[in-house]
Amino acid sequence: MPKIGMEPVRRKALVDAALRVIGDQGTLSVTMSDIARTAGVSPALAHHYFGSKDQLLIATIRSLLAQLRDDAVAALQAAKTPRERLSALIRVSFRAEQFAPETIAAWLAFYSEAQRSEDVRRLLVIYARRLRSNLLASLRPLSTADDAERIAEGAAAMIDGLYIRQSLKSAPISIEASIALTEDYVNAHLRVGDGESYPSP
Amino acid sequence: MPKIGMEPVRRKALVDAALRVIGDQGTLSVTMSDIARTAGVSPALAHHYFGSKDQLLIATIRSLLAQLRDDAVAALQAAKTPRERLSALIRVSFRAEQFAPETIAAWLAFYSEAQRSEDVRRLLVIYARRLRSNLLASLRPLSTADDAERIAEGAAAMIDGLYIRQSLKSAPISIEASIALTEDYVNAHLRVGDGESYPSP
DNA sequence: TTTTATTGATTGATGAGTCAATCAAAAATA
DNA sequence: TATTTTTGATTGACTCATCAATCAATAAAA
Repeated sequence: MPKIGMEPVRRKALVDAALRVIGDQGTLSVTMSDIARTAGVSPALAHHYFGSKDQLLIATIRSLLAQLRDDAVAALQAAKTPRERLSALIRVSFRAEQFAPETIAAWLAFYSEAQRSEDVRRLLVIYARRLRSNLLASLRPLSTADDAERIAEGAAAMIDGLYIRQSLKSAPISIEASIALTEDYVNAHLRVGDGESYPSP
Repeated sequence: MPKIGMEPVRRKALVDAALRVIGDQGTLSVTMSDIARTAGVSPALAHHYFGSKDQLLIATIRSLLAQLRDDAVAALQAAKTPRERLSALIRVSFRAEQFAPETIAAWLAFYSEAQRSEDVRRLLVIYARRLRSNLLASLRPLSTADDAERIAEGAAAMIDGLYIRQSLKSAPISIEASIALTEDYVNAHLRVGDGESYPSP
């Protein structure tokens, strides 16, 4: 069995497994055994490569964040105008995989963990800041600086809120409806803030 | 010591203690010992009255929900017009105590638990439904049925989103700013939806 | 042979839940 | 009223299960 150069392979497998198990169980209180079993290795090996459960968890969040960032970068590059970039950001936030119940459950678990772990908190703050600054950059050419701040804040809140509401799975909103709600929000506020006048229909 | 009629007193003390400990530690993974100590009794007594940790947790969420409902009822009674009731609902959601870090941490923990426990999920769904239907009732006299649904959905999401964003404690938004953002949202949409025409300033 | 990969077995800590025993108020009885 | 019985309140001590972390041993490359 022991082939050389297994470390990166195993690390990735364990991180992916961790995300899956956390998503399935909806908590960070999963056992190293669960994760290792899902990754197809022994619990001891997980400790060997990550040192501790905490480290593995941190690596898992990092990986989720990195993926999100890459998605955003790709989406932003494809968009040309500020307004298009704005829509791209909204769409990325509601990507199908992000909307999967397991992904939402995992995010929720991370948010909860952030109340205890400074490391986790710091990582999530990075996500929040990035979303905010991305939105802001797209909004600034479209409105006053003040309005841009407000709209970015509101849009970010709405995105996170639609997200968390999915987690209860009662009257789940579709991806399209979520996008539409957020788009409506920015549209309405860009219109209102636009030179203090309301365009006629 | 043993006076008669201690049961309701102890139950309340334990539920209150549970909420405090959960809020402080930001997780439901608190020990019965922690809770019991905070309530000033032995862990065995907590089991005696609640049977299991789960039961105590359920009772705790129930208590939080009941308090929230009472607040909403009181606020709604004080408001006369639909528009006033709408603002009252928004204000209640951002009440100072609801905005306290420990309360937010507790809510987050409950949401996370809802991924695992059907009982907890059911309770949180009740909260979500209530907020939605309260918003809807206030919105219906103010717009078309379709718009009312949309705005209620959006406002609820924004409220929850502003809430969860507080939990990261980076760039915390003030209560007033949160209320203002939500009010702006409903204002903008009530305006736009109002007979398909945009009023001039 | 040295290094890397891998695991089974073990340990130590923690925490939920149980239980038998104690204590004191209240109710019943003398 | 005084004494006994009953019952609710309460806990210390214990059990049992779980889990993170460790380690010594094995196997296969290099």
